[in-house]
Amino acid sequence: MATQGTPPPSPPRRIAHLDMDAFYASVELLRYPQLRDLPVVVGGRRVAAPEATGSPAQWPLHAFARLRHYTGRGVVTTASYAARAHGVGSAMPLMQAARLCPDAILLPADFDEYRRWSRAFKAIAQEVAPCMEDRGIDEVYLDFTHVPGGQRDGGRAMARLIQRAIAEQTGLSCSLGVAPNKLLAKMASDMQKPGGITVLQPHDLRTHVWPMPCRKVHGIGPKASERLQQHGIHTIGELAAQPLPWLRAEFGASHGQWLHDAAWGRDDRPVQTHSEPVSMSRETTFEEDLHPRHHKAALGEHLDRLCHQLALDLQRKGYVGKTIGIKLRYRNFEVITRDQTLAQPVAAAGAIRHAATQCLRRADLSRSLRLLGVRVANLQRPTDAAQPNPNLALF
DNA sequence: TCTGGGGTCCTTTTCCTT
DNA sequence: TCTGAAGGAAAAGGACCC
Repeated sequence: MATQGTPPPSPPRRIAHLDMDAFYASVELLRYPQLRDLPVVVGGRRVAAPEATGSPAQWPLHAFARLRHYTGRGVVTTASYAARAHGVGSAMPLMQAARLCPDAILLPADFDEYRRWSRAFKAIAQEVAPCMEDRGIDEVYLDFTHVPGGQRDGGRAMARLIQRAIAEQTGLSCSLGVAPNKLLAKMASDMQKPGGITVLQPHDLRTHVWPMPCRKVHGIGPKASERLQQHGIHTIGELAAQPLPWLRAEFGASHGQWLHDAAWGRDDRPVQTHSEPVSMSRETTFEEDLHPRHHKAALGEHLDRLCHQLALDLQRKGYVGKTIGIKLRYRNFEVITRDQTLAQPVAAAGAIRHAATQCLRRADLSRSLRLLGVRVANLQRPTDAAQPNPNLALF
């Protein structure tokens, strides 16, 4: 029956952001229960293997490598909360972390294992709230809006349900934020870590969001934060107080508008349940810097290996790509990229290497390199692609 | 003091064509 | 043949995220 009145009001959006707590380190603590409550740092490349045999869970503490013995390059991937108490944090150089907490246990990252646990916690969350957006290995957005019970207590009841299910079925801890949109949900999930649930309502903006530093906004990084501070803008509230025309003039129309919207908690992006990859890449930092002229063979081997890995990645995931690129990081950390778009998409290691070599010819090869990377972009499904070029298929 | 690897997205610059 | 404008695509760089 047609009604003459207004349609029934749609329920308020309840968007949740779920963030696993110290994900990699927590997975390692489940594998090695004897490390519980000890400072554990995940990272580094060639960590000495534990000098023990038998079931890893039975290894004595002394069998694990200590951070103080680490000598290579690299940064901390994740630190357990016990390690964070010593000031160790993600992205910190391992040598610096070693000074802060020399006795920390150092474990190599095992991404295959983390991906297994990642799939597990996502499946549990999705069973409760099917509308899920994958945001990387340790976080997701969920849309509770139309899930039965999703509106109860502002979304808190459903968040608690998911948090408890993940804890019971995996032993892992997570934090959730529920808000009217993704921007606020993301901020909310970070407010009470670890193990917290934070529900933000529109009227909480002034009291809970505006006092926070601008850097807490997802999308305001160190550079934007620094620029804002130069204008005396330190908190999200101070950002919200800036006139829109000034922001647009100062930061560009698009970015200025976005800063203004973000400060006012406005964000209407939907929870995206599907996405296609844009590019795939492989890169490696050398143990010691390599000079293109003096270490030609070694660089060639690195390039070969990267191209082969990339070809395997593409084939495993079922993609071909038209644009091939390289990335070089020089000793002074300067980064350059060169890329080339081919007539036909490719996925074979030989074809990637051929194009990458062409790109290398256009780069400055008179200086020592710290890192070499290879990238394939412009990805397509092979069925979408034009008929493969038989000449390229030979590689 | 030393700074990883895998991504996305945006802006600016360069190059090509008309 | 030269020149410049305009527009689009590709290339390059940079900020940001996990």
